[in-house]
Amino acid sequence: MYADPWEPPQVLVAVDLVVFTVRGSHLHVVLIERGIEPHRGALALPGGFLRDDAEDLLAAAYRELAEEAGLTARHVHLEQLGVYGTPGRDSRGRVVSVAYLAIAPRLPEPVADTDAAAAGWVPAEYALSPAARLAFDHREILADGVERVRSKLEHSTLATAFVGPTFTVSELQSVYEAVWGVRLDPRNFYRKVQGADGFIVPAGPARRATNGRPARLFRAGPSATIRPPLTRPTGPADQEAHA
Amino acid sequence: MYADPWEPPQVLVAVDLVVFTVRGSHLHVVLIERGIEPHRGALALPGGFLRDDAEDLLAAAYRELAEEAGLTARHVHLEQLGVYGTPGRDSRGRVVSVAYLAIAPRLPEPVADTDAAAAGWVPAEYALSPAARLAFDHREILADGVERVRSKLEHSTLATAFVGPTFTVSELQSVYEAVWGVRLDPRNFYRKVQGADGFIVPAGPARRATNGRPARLFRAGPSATIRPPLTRPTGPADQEAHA
DNA sequence: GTAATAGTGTCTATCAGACACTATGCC
DNA sequence: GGCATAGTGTCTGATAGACACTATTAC
Repeated sequence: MYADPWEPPQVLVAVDLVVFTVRGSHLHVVLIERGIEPHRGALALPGGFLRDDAEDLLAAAYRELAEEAGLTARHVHLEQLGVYGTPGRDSRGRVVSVAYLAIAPRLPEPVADTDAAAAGWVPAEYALSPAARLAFDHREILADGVERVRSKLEHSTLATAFVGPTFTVSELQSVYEAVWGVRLDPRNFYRKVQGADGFIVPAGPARRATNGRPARLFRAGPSATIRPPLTRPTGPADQEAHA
Repeated sequence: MYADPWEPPQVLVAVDLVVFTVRGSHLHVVLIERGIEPHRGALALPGGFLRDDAEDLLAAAYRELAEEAGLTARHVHLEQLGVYGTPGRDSRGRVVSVAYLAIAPRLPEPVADTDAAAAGWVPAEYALSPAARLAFDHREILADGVERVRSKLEHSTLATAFVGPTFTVSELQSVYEAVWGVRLDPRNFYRKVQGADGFIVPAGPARRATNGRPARLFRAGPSATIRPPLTRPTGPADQEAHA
């Protein structure tokens, strides 16, 4: 390995972000309208090239999160999603893009930046529809991100990244319902979540009465995984080959 | 995005492979002994730089699989594992490595190539131990690969990639036992696997009698996922933060 | 009081794990 | 027959989903 006499090719490395949140009862993703070519005017995931040779990939992701999506690192979950490096995916040359999955709590509104004509939360379902016309291969990246987050809700505690530092069980339930696109029984959800060891832990007494009885507050627990997993309601059995 | 006036930095892109198989009753990984600097003489994952600007990442992975691990694409499962791009991880400059996870059936013995002084199947447990002294950040990549394959055995049909085109239930069981490092009850495993829709389908009548009663042969079924999942025996609850 | 949401209890069909038992090969 | 592995049946405790019921707030 690494022994060939020729000089290996140099490529450009970009970082793209799939930033999710739950608004209302739907999963939303940050899209920007591209202000420059290529794909000027099309919708795209926020992202950009590595700033310099010394910048770490994760650091670049945090930087783009702030610059392009207007989100500070506070309380934003970031994890690597995958690499997209098909030749020809970017007309400017060989670009390998490292995609990151970001989960933001409900709160903030993203803001447009220098080269992004506009930035905003778009329903993921719409963003994946043909009507949205995403730039580059961003539709594929987004689809992978949606599948990742749906899957991780089953056996990890990722859902807590969608809510604030403290939250009620029904807030957590609305995350599952939005991401999975299903309705869940509140009573069974409550028991399930309570029974999963280390998923959520009590955080102070109840408050936040809106309509009915005030709900207890919880914080994310120490576990990263849920055992046994929370299974999403069974759709038709899938027939895909493994990728 | 993509709008800054400066020229973004060019980086080298490498592809590294975590190639697993099951031999005897243990998970093995292909390691080579590096024939050149840096890390000459150390053990490393097979891999190498992108050949040219037009080479697809997956194609490069298949090429390295053949060149460095001596495995042809026939029946080898390949999927992306992650990107490793920390500055300084390679002394030759900024190198971003795309790691691929490969699963090979039991059969072949890997062969050394040009720049690899030796290649061979090494027990994964030993390769992860401090005694093995892997080059670069390959220990971390390998650890991620092990965790990935352990996890995917639970809810995907990946285990069938470890065995030949046709296999017996007990062969499949030995894959689970080797990867998870546990013993499973053959009777319950049999029922579980049979009950998972689309996991395995009958392939011809029984044969292959070695000691006792000949076992039926099966092929991999159409499903990519197992519902309900095969849960690995519970160890102590994990306490990691999600990555 | 009514309305609305939070939280608990209970029932039932199903499932995971333990393990007895039968089946079918080799010697 | 003896031995070994393949495959089936059955029992039991736990669990998922359905849903009745109680608790606590706002009005």
